[in-house]
Amino acid sequence: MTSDQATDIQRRMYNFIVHYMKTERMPPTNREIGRELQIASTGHVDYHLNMLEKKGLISRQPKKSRGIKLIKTVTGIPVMGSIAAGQPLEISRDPEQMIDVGREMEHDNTYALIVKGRSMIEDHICDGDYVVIKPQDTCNNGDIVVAVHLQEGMSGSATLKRFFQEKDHDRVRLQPANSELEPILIPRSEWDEEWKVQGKVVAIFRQCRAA
Amino acid sequence: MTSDQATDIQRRMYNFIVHYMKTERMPPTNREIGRELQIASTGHVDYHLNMLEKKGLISRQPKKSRGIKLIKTVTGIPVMGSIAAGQPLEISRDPEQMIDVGREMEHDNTYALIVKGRSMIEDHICDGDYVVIKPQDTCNNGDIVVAVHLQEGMSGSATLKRFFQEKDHDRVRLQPANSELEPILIPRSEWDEEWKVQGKVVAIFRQCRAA
DNA sequence: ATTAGTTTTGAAAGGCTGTTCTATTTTTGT
DNA sequence: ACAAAAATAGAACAGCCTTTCAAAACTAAT
Repeated sequence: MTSDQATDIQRRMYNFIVHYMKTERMPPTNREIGRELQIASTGHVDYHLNMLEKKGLISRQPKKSRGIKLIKTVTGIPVMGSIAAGQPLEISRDPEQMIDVGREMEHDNTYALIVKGRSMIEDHICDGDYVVIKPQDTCNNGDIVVAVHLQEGMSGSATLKRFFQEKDHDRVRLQPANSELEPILIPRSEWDEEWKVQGKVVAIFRQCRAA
Repeated sequence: MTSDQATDIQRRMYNFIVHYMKTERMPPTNREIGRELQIASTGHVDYHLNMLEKKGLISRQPKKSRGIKLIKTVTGIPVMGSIAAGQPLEISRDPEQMIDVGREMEHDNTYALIVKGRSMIEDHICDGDYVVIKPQDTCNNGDIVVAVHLQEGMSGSATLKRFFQEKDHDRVRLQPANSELEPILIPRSEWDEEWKVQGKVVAIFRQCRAA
């Protein structure tokens, strides 16, 4: 039995526990779980909690009120893959890795990407750094953004660049922070059709590996 | 009534709640609090919890088991001040700011400092970055460390540098990551007497200000 | 259709928990 | 020394909570 084989109700139960713990900062009681999932019997909740424990998703502390602990870390934001200038963005649906970046940033669908290469090195974003992305359609001039190139038949490739709207040239410039690399210039007409802003970098996190 | 005027037992009670929540990931029950602080009566615990609520340190959810919430954020690590190459390190005893950097780093007495200036710019550590410091006496060659210069009558000034032990010259070199700045060279004999390593940088965190 | 396994209900037992009340002791300020 | 305020103990209550049990409903496979 693995965690994959969780019933629909068990998955909903687990999700509720995660959500409850995030908002309430304590685990829910069996009754609260039952109320949420419209389960009539507390024994029934107990039954599925035992299933979740057997499947390795939670651990239980017998006799203790709210005696539920999550096995996996669910704080922080998901690391959705890696990104490099020009190369496609790999996104995993169910990211196994999570990273804590402070509660203020845990809004909405904020996520993290691992930077590959030195394309943003002059902005002091290094290979291996985590960039925290806040999803949004629009951005200001000079923001570091994840820009997606929409291509027929493909899910689109993404790149990390600084965004500049050049009114005098009637185009958008996606500028890498590396003088060896060229900016991408997109005529205003093609923007919005072939490109869009996926999100904006709000923080950078670097772990120093042990020497 | 402010949080400053907390009795000794109330302070211990609050500290226990904080500690319990960190380790157990849920608030303690009144009885668990009483057991820890050797309070015989649950009514007595209730009394002091009300005091703590009145003093603005916690909030209580009536009738709910473990119905305690902390008002201040206590996750993450404390920001103990700021540091710049050559300039003294300001350390506040009771840091008001906290920063989340992931639970793996919340060990021991790990803390954060705010970097001032561009002395480590070539290592891509910028003005305003947070550096996460893990306290330790020793370090390896090439580690970025907080080095403290012990001075008579002063609490000592600290600086952020790369550490190199130069065996052939029989000295220690504290190297800034800025070619405009000179390294500090300390004869082996003076090291350990006038200098010590306070801790080592294990992570860097940068918040991108909104444009 | 039958059977085995799983899911759901209802009820009840017994321990835990927050709360309240009264009385007693200790501390504090005058 | 005295009075007021704060701290502590003990007991008791009602509601909450987990756990258990027996029985019923449902599902899937044969």
